[in-house]
Amino acid sequence: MAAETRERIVEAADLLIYQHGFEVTSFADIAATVGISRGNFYHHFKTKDDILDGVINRRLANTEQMLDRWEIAGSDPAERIRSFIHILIVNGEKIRRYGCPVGTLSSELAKLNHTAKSDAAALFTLFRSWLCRQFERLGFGDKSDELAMHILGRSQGVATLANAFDDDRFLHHEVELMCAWLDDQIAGLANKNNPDRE
Amino acid sequence: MAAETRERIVEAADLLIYQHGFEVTSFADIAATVGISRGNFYHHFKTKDDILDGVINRRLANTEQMLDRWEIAGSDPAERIRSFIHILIVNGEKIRRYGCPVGTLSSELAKLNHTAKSDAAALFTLFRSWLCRQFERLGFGDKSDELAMHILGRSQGVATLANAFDDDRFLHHEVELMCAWLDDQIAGLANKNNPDRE
DNA sequence: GTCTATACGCAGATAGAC
DNA sequence: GTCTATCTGCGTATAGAC
Repeated sequence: MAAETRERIVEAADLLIYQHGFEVTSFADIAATVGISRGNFYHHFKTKDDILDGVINRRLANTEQMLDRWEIAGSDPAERIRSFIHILIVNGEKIRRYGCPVGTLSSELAKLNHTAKSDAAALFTLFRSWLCRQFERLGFGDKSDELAMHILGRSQGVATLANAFDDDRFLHHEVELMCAWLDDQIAGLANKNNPDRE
Repeated sequence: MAAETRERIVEAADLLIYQHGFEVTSFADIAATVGISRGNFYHHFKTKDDILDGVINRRLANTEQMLDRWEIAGSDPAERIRSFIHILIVNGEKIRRYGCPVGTLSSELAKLNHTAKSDAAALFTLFRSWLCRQFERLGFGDKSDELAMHILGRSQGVATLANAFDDDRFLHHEVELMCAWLDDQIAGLANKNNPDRE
């Protein structure tokens, strides 16, 4: 039961922090969502920062699970990368409302000069390393990390603008562009390895 | 003198909001920076939201001035667009610390469900329209707005990741990619209008 | 483990002297 | 116009009963 309440707190905090930001989310907000008293909180977490820690760890675990699923579901690296690109559409509604959970948390913690900023960056690193691995398998070698960062950045920009303008068409169009970019990269690589045509 | 103090308040608030966020920045912080008492505040602004209004208007005016300068300094539209791309480098240090002032404010206000969110989006629109105009002059016609949004999004993504990873090399590399993308777009357009070579 | 009661500080905001 | 003093509410955090 103890662990269960703890889980419910972290889950509620995760959602509230995503929707409204870390600083703005208060114990009272979380308590009201979970349905417990504020006092009860401190039996599970010493400080607010502890809750943030719990939330980030939860996100890390969930992200790893998602990447594992993509790893299994995708028949080849290119398809797996397309899985990544398409979360922009899958989570489109939330993104248009609240932005990307990773990017917005990272930005807020940077401004707060919060010690957990590096933990939030670890969330990005999870995606980055996974993407890098996919590009390596496609044969991009040393360029793989650059390509991973490129597509990670593209998706961040799309999320920010889709949120600012609440623009679904833009989001879809940019997803198409990112997929086209991926195809171009792969075609360019094939040309390089087998240059019978200029 | 009255107007002068008001200006100093808005200027200080602008910087503090950029560095630490809107919600976190308190009257006490701003007052301490400007060197006035908290009480004096309310002679110039009725509420905290009024200060935010002042800050956004200040940013709008400053941005317009910057775009005008680029308009004059750039000899052709492509060079002007490159001026836009290069703010990522010019403001690189600040961006790595605090992110993009426009994107991070917009994201925060979205999460706060703040009425001024649309005003912050107007800052994006300023860049968007200006970029769109440059692409139109280059002859991109109906595609101009899409291209403007694309490059605006790219720069947002670069800012977010450069901030998250505090990575200057990534920032520079992506600026090069954006410039190369621009050249490709222009070359593609020329090819389309004059297809003597496939 | 969960609750109520409470401490303490700082937030935004107001009143009124100078 | 600028100040000090003060109000009120909410934030995190603690103490201790059940």
